[in-house]
Amino acid sequence: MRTGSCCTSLQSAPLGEDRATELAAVFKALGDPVRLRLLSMIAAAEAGVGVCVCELTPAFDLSQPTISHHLKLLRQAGLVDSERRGTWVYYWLVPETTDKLTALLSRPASEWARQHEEVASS
Amino acid sequence: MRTGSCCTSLQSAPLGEDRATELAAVFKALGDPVRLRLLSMIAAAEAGVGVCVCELTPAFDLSQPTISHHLKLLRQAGLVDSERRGTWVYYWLVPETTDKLTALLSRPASEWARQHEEVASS
DNA sequence: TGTCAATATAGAGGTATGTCGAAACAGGAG
DNA sequence: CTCCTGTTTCGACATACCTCTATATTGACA
Repeated sequence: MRTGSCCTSLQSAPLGEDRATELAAVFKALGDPVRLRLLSMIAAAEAGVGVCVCELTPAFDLSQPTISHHLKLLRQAGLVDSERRGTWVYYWLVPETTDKLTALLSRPASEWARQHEEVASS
Repeated sequence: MRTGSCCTSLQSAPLGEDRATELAAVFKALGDPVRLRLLSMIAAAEAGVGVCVCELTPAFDLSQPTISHHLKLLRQAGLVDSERRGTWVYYWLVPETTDKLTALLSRPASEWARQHEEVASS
């Protein structure tokens, strides 16, 4: 059984400096409760439709510029993208980015099974 | 086809404040290139064996206390655990924690397929 | 017991981050 | 054209974070 795709999965590689920096930037964007909630609200929308900022802002006890700032960080991290439609701005998920993280964090099935053996026998 | 486990997946929930805070803390721990590399080195070891700190420290151009500090943060985030064996301290991965993140970031297969349709048709 | 090697903790300094209010920008409506 | 609403940008402040040096702790060994 293969261990996964070409260039990912945590334990298959020592994870070079450059790639680590790149991935850490994305994780850093997720490392804030407000941004995580924003992302979940955006991800919960129909794919490709997008969520209006005017729906996101009132869900928090934060000023509107603060929400805008967090959305900007999510966009810079490549986790979401946005577009202006008339008066409002809509945000939607970029699943390719979350997929990269999933690929990194997921263990190959063989490793996963082995780990469960180890845990069970301890 | 089921959509996954009981309480996770980004788009299925608005992701309550408490859970967001909890998960954000783990992502924050991953939001540093040094810690990501440390985690990958630890994860690359045989499951249950653990990696000696004495192997991790020389891989970086950082002082020994700095590496120790990062390892502490990884441990506090629940990503790794450690144990002293004689003179040395060994760290190993806690796969349950990375699994939680994977579950959060992974979309249910049905959503995933729908997203690919959307992308393909745009 | 005393010494040495491996890690961890404490404290400090510089930088980044989260938040705000004020102001700028963009579109729609009168 | 002018006003109004939704959104972003700017400047500032408090706090958190990364890194260091110095020191403490832990265990092995003579």
